[in-house]
Amino acid sequence: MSDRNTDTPNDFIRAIVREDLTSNKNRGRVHTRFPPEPNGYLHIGHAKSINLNYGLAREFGGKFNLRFDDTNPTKEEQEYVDSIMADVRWLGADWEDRLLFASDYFGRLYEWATYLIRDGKAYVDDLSAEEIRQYRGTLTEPGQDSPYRNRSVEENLDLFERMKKGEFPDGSRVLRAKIDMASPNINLRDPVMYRILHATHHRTGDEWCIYPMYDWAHGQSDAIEGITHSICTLEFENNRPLYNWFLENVDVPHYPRQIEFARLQLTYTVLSKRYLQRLVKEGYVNGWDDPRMPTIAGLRRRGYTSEAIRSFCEAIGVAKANSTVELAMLEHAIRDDLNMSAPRAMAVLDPLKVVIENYPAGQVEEMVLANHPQQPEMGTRLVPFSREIYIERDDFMENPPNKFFRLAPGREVRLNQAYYLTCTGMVKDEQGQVVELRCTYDPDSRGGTTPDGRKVKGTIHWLPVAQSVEAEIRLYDTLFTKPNPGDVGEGEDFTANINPDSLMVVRGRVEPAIASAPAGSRYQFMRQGYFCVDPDSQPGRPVFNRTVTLRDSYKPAP
RNA sequence: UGAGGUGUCGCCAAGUGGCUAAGGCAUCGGACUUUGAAUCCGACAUUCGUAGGUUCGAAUCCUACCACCUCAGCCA
Repeated sequence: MSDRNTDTPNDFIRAIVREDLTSNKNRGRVHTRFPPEPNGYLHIGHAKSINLNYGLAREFGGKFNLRFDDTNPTKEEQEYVDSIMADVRWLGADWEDRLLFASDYFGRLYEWATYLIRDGKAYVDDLSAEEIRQYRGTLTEPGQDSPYRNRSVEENLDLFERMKKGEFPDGSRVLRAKIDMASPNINLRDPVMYRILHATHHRTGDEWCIYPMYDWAHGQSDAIEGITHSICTLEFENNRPLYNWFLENVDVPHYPRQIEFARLQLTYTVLSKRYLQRLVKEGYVNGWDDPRMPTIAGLRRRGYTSEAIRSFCEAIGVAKANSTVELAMLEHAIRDDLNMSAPRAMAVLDPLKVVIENYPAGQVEEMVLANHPQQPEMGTRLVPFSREIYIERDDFMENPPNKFFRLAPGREVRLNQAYYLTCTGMVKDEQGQVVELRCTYDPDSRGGTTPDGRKVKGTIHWLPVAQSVEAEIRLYDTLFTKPNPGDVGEGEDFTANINPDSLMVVRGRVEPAIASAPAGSRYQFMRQGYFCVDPDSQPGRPVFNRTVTLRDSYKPAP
C-alpha cells in the first residue's frame, strides 16, 4: 500500500475543523452529514463528499449522519434511497443509528415557518411563477416587491394554513421569506420557502401538499441534527447568506457552519445526475450499474474496490479551485490496490492454437503456478499442460519488428511457469491468416528455466486446449471519446462524444481453476489487466469484466 | 456588465513574509524481472494569472488589471 494512505489528509476544511476544536467552538464536537437527494444513483463525485464527511467525523472523533434531502416528491423514489444506502455502506461510511430524512422535519419546519410569518418575516405570495421571475429583477437590476408582500400576519397565517390543507391548486401560491428584493445576491430577493405540490411523497405519502425548498429545509435540518460543519459544493456559496439568514431568524437549537468545496470532475466522464440519468433512460448504457458508468454501482460491478475509491479520494485532495482530475489517477488507485490483493490467473482473449509436435499426444501434466509472484502466501493452483495449447494471437508475429520479445518463426519464448517453446511453422487458411502454430518445446525447461541457464526475453501466457473453459470477456473503454465530453459542436450535446467502442465483448478462454468463481471475484489476468466476475455469469459459462488494463510500456518500433 | 468565488509543473495539490517552491498522477531515462506488470533508482516549476508597489527578504502583504467558475427554478 502506498504511504499516502497512512498520511493524515490535510486540506482547508480540516484546517477549519482544527481551529474550531482549539477554540472549543462546538464544545469540541464534530458532526458531519452526507445529504443526498434520492433522485438518482451515487457516483464517484459523491464518494469524494462521503469520504470527506465521514473521514472528518472519524479523524476527529465525531459523528456522521446519512440524511436524505427528500423535499421534492416529484423527483424522488424509494429505489434511490435503497441504492444510496447500499452504496454509502459499501464505501465504508457508517451512520450508525442516524439514518435521517429531511421529511422527518416537515412538522418542525412548518412551525418555524409560521413563526417567521408571525414575526413579519415571511408572506404568502399569489404571484405566478412567471410573475415572480419578472419581479425578481436581473443580475444587474434590483427586483420589485410583490404586491402581496405586505399582507397582514393574520391573512398570511390563514392562507398558509389553507395551503397546507390543500385548498389551493399547485403553483397558485407560495410562501416567501421577506428579506430584500434589492439585494445584490439574488438568493436574498424574497426566496420561496414553500410551494404547493399535490404529490405523493415516498415517505410521508399524502400527508403534505406543501413542500419546503432546499434553502429553507437544509440549514434547519443541519441545526436540528446538531451538524457542526455542513459541507457542500461550490455552487452553494451564493446561498450561504440565505442559509445563515434562516438560522438567525428562527430560534434554532444550534448554529451549523456551511463550507463549500469544489466538486469532482473527471476526464472522459460526465458526473451530473441529469446526464447520467439520460445515459440510462436513453439506453446508451445498460442501467445505473453498467460497468462503464461512473456510478458507485457501476464501478463496483466493473471491479473497483471501495478501498481504491477511498485512496483515490485522498489522492485528489479537497480544495476550492474548480479542477478536472485525469482518469489516470482513478486507474492508478485501482491498479495499486489490486496489484497487491488480486490473485493472478491466465486468460486468452483471442486464442491461437499451438501444437507442440515433440510433446507426447495424450499426455497431461499438472503445472503448479504461483497465485502471486511477490506473495507466496497466496498459494498455488494447478493448470494442465498438454500437446495442444492456446496462446494469445497478439503474442505471435510472422514478421516481427526487432524489439518484439514474443513468438515468431524460429524464436523461442517461455510459456509462463511451464516450458520454453520454439516456433517451427505455421498453418494458414485460404485467406493467408495464421490459424495454427507448430512448435517444439524443450523438455529440460520445465518450470521455466533450463540447466544451461539460457535466457529468453519473452514470457507469454497459455492455456490447454482441452481443459480451458470458454468465457465471455467484456472489455471496456471510456464511455466518451473526448477528455471533456462537453466539448461539442453547434447543436450537439455530450452524446455526440459517446464512444461507440466503449464495450467490446470477446469470447476467450480461462483456466479451469477460476471458471466457477463467484460473482465479484477479482483476478489479474497476467499481462492483460484486472478482471472481475460479473453477476451475469452462469455455471460453466463465466463472464468477466475488465476493470482496467495493466500499464503497458511496450511501444512498437517507429 | 450586480454579487460571490478561484487562479502554484501536462493533471491534482501543499505552501498563511525568511533554508535550494512538498507530495501524488502522468511523462521520459536506466536497473531488475518466469507478467514488456510490479519493484527500484534518476530526470521533471530560477518560478507561483499579469503588471506595479511595500520589505533586507513575497507564491505568501498592498494596488491595478486579466482569465475562468457560480447565481435571475415554485430543482437540489
